[in-house]
Amino acid sequence: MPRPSRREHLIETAITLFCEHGYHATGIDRLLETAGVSKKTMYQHFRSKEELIYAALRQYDGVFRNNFMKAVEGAGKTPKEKLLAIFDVAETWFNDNKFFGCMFINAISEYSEKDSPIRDISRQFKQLMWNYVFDLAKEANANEPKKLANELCLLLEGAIVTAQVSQKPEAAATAKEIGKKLIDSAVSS
Amino acid sequence: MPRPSRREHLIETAITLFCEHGYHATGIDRLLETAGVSKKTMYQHFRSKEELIYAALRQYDGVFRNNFMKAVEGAGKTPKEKLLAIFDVAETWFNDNKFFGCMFINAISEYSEKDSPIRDISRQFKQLMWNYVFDLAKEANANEPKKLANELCLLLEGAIVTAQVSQKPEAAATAKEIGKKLIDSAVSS
DNA sequence: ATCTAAGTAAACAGATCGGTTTACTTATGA
DNA sequence: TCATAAGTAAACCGATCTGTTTACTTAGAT
Repeated sequence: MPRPSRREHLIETAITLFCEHGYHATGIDRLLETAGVSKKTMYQHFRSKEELIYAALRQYDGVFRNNFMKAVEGAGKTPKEKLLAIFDVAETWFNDNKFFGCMFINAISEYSEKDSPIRDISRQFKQLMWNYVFDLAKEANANEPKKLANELCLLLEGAIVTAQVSQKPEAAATAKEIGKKLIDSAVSS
Repeated sequence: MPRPSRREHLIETAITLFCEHGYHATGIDRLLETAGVSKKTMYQHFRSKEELIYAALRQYDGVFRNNFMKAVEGAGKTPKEKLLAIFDVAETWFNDNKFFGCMFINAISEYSEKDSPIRDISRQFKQLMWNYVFDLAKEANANEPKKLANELCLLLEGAIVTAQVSQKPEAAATAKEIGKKLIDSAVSS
């Protein structure tokens, strides 16, 4: 693995700190000290803190979805199994000791302005996740793939927040059980 | 209605601003200007900003749950109907133009330290909401009231976050439909 | 070898942060 | 009526915020 560029390294550090401590609470100085990068270097890679936030969210968007999809594909053979595997993948995510909820939900809770680019990126992420679930639902020949995707995504959000707030990773299993019923009744296997 | 005390007024203002803009992003100066209260007065009612946050969360905890329960009681006669009404009440909440998600979820996303009092208050709120749903589930003679409460609370969280992030208040209806199936199969009516 | 691009450390700037203090004003109850 | 409690406005404090600048150091390619 080649040594990451300053840019990549800053983004990685930003993701870590924004996830754990939030966006406003993470100061540039602290971030730079953690990354071991000088201020000047950062500001010639990013125009502002906001731009670094955008970059971090976009990077995390790509990496997270990629990892998530790979894990789901590896955990189930049929589309139906993959739909269910979503919740198993979620559970291992929740059990990571660096789990602090969904970075995008957290972002929106700090930036509520309706036209904020941060909001847009976060909504986009959720939309792309929904698209993935929708595709799986179609592959599984679900009666109403849109409806099933809505339902499973809502269950996933519920599990994420429950795991985050109430420190109960087993929320994933609760969601999975409900999901199984919905999948079974939507997919005549 | 008597004129509210400075303390109450500050807490009300704090709730409004913390909900919309978050905790770190809401500065004391801005809050005081909005409330029309001097700094000295605030600091002889609250030792610090953190204490004001605690007070705001505790106040909101009481008011929100009270309003929520009243709305649910008014929207359904039987315990079973009340369980379903949870999602109708949620939907009207989501459609409020001052809806910015759940204040406690948002709080935890900014204060992730495991022993933070802010975290404790937020978890407590979720626990009390769970207790209420659990009581309704018992009244409805559900097979496994604990399980049903877990499920319905998870659905509610999912609806809240979906409404917040994706700006879809209709997430409440999605959750309600799933909830109805779970209630029906748990309650032999 | 040397020029250049990219890095560092650190001082600096102006704004804002949470919080304290001072001096003055208002209300209220004995 | 007058003491007291509670309020305001505003100056002030040190720390921290985002962002800029200066002066110096490296690393690489020609």
